[in-house]
Amino acid sequence: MDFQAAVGGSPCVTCPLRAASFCGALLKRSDHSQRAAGLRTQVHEGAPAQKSICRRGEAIDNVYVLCSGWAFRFIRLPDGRRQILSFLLAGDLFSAAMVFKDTTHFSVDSLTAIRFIRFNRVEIKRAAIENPEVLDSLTESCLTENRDADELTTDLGQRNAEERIARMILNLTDRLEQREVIREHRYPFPLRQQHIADYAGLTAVHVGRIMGTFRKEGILEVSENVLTLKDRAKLERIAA
Amino acid sequence: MDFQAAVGGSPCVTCPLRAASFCGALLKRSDHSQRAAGLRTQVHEGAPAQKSICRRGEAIDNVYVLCSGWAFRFIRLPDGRRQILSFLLAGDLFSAAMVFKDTTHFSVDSLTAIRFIRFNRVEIKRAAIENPEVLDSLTESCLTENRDADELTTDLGQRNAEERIARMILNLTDRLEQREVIREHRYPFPLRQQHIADYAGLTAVHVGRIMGTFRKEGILEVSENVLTLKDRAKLERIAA
DNA sequence: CGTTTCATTGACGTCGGTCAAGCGTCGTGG
DNA sequence: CCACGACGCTTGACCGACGTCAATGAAACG
Repeated sequence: MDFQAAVGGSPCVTCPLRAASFCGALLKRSDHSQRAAGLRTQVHEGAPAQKSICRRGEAIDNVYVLCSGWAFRFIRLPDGRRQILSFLLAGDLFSAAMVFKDTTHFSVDSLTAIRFIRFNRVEIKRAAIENPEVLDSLTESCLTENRDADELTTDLGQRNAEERIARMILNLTDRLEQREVIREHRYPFPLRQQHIADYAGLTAVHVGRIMGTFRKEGILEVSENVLTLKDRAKLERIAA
Repeated sequence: MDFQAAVGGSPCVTCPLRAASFCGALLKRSDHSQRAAGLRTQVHEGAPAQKSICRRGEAIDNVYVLCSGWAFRFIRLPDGRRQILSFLLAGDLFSAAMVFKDTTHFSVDSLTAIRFIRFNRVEIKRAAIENPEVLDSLTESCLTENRDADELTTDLGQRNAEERIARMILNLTDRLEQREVIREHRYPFPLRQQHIADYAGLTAVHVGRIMGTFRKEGILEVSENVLTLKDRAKLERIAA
């Protein structure tokens, strides 16, 4: 296991931060302007797949931004049930809440092997106060999180299994398109059916059934951790 | 209909803003310090029950704070389904999103007759930048909204009908307790079963059944728009 | 090569939805 | 004063979407 050696403490060379997110304002800057903004203590790190990155209620004084790989935010209930709140892709700030509070109401696990940056919370906070551009992108993040959460709430409260899964896949597809990782309607898809189930409020078995019908109807296919979207129009019609 | 005359343009005399919310920092100030913060154009208004206060996607340059009565935030789907995202009580900022964007992703309807204040968005925004106390309470609101949305998501995704309704009622009870409007475990409860249903992702009929079992088990009772909480411990056990 | 993980499928069970009837409480108007 | 309809709550019969349990097989892995 020389994973730690491979992705351990070495700096992140190519952060694929093309997304117009929090990082747009913060990380596309040169090292010089980052330092000018008072962001001296970035720490670049890596983690293997299926690892807990941070846990609900634990005090941390870092703000996390994902550089590569997939992760997800979730809440676990005492009896083991798990609600996945969002999937995190390269360039995503884990949550704007991390900038303003030292504990979070959610946990984050890696899905694939990931690389991420930790900023010092206090420094980011100061940078936000001193630099309107940073504050803007931060409030933007926060508002987007709010809107996304309200939309997921609506999906879970009002839509059936087909609609929820269709919308989840379209959501991921759109976000990956912005990151330019889609080739020929195919993209890496590391989710197990259990992840989809925990996001959509279903069981893995039922997710399997729905994915089966999608496959039979020539809408999409998942194999070898790659999703092929064959008929986006039909999927959009289902998502309504 | 002299409603307009009764609650029309006259200023709000007793804003019951004891909640530690956005208003804590903003509205408990004296008129003088509000003016000092640049908040010249507050408009106090009223609306009868069941009225649309603002609509998804419409441009508005005001920030709304509820002074009295009940309202709710919701998203309506094209086919008429409605997801209620939150209930608004006296002292609540409709949403922090209103401060930073001129359109919202949700609509707001009054539930009872209400009174509310409109602030000028640009002025609030400026006040937030100039006054750290205001900015703090604003980010606090935003984070609370985020956490509440994630918790509702978890309720809808992972919990059954009984649990959802129990948690909704406990949530409302706690918030009304902070506002000191509860007397002898009784408080005004203007919700129809359809509202509860649209919040909890259920049908009104099924909500009626659950409320029936709660009544038969001596947990709570609703009549004449008043809720009587008879056995909070039992309700908490159901909410798990 | 055993072991584990995951997707698939079938049989069956249940939670919550649908449809519909009955009933009490309003508010309105004759 | 009563008649009327609108509205909301309750209840029952029935149905369907989704969950549960279990078996099978393919792929991943040490």
